[in-house]
Amino acid sequence: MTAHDDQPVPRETRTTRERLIDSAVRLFGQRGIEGTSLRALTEAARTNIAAVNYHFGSKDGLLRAVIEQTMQAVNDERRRRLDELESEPQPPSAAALVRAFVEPGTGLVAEHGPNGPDVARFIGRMIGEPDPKVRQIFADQVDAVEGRYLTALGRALPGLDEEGVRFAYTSMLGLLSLHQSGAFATVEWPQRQTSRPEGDRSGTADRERLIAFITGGILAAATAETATSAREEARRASR
Amino acid sequence: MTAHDDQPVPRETRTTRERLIDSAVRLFGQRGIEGTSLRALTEAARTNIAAVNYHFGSKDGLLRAVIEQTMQAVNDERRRRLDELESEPQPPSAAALVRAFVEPGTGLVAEHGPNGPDVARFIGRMIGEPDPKVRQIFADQVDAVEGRYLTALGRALPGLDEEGVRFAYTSMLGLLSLHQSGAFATVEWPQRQTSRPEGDRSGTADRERLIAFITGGILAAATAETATSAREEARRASR
DNA sequence: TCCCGATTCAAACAGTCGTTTCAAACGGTC
DNA sequence: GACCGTTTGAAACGACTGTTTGAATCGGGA
Repeated sequence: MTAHDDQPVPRETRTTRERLIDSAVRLFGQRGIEGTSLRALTEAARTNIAAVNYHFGSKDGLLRAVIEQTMQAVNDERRRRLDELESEPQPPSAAALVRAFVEPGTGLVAEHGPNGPDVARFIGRMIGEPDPKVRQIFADQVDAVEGRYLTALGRALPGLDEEGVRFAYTSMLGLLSLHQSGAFATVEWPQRQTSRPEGDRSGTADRERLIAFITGGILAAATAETATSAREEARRASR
Repeated sequence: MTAHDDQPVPRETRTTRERLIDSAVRLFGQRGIEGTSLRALTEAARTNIAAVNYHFGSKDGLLRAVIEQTMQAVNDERRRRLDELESEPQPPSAAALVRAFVEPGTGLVAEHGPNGPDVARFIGRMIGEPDPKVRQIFADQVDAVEGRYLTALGRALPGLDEEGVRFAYTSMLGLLSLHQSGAFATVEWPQRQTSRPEGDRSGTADRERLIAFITGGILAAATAETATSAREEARRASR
């Protein structure tokens, strides 16, 4: 259209490699990994099938790159939050730990701009992935921070054995994943309107509701646990 | 071993159709639907590929039969529990509703005997399924009871708008699914020892912990919600 | 202009998928 | 024993999958 200047419309600012990762995040999140063919993916990225093998070696290589890129920011932020909490005199509460875990996840939507929801859904989707190979790639990225959260949670919830702590952490991770993947939207599931018309309604209210739910659940499970074990102990002592 | 009578060893008591459904439950739950080929499935059922098309028409037909068979018992039991709760004078509490929803799910393990864990994991897996076709089949089976639970939950949690109720229900369903699918078992995910050596430890303690978590989460989210809206209302009124 | 590495492209490869086909085997009934 | 509909079996079909190949294209230095 415009005839003389050099960049009237973005022209093609992102490289092929970046476009591939973008399309992979979106399509993997929408249709799953197995459900996304390289042909559909490369077509969406306006390039050729061979570009995947040239830039990433294989479909798995592309997946690994996507996971690493999307998870690094979350992991870094979670580590930073943990450092911050642990630098204070008293050990962090369960509520503070939940917040420090959830907010970096939900923050993805804000960070990644227009396709933030796609990124969030992609990560949410990874967690339920059946394929052990994918699980391994994903676990490699998460394990480091996971250990720190488990010990911190165990310290914040005394009277809860290791399995109980793991249950709490697992539920937190699962609920965050559920929230991010946008699952259960009853009917109009695969594609949803990305634009949220009303202010920060999604960014704040939904997140706070999620944090409140997780925190309340963890505390309730912890007190129920200790109550049960106390009752059993009393029963043992009474005979 | 025994030589004279008519049924010493099961001989081959289950029909081909039943063996196909059994294998489908197990393999779909372990590797996902897309990840399970008809060849692997029919081999596990000690029959031929064509048997699937003969008995069920297609792989989707088999899936539909599996979902219907496994979900019917859960749905019936949930309906019965709801009838029971709604027959009482006062409306049921959120805690009672959670219990009436979760226990039929976890009860699957006990009902289906040896491969109970497989059935539970299969149902848990269905919920996170990306493929819209599968989601539709699954939704057809669940929608009926879902509506009743939503209205009952809304009545038990006044001051929570429809979206809040849906969030509570969704979280409950997701946590139950998470619990049943056995996901997040850190490392040894795809196959786990099915035998639980110590008494009813799994059957009771795990279930109670899950119910406590969900109930606590729902109540916490509800109170936080009303607190937030009350605060906003106060802010609106103050200027 | 020539050349070179980097990148893109169309085409073909081997393998697996779900489905179909048709003949063989089975189990009662006349 | 002959017949029947029902069920099983081996083999092939077409349509996909991820991967590989080799030639075409591009953008800068010599």
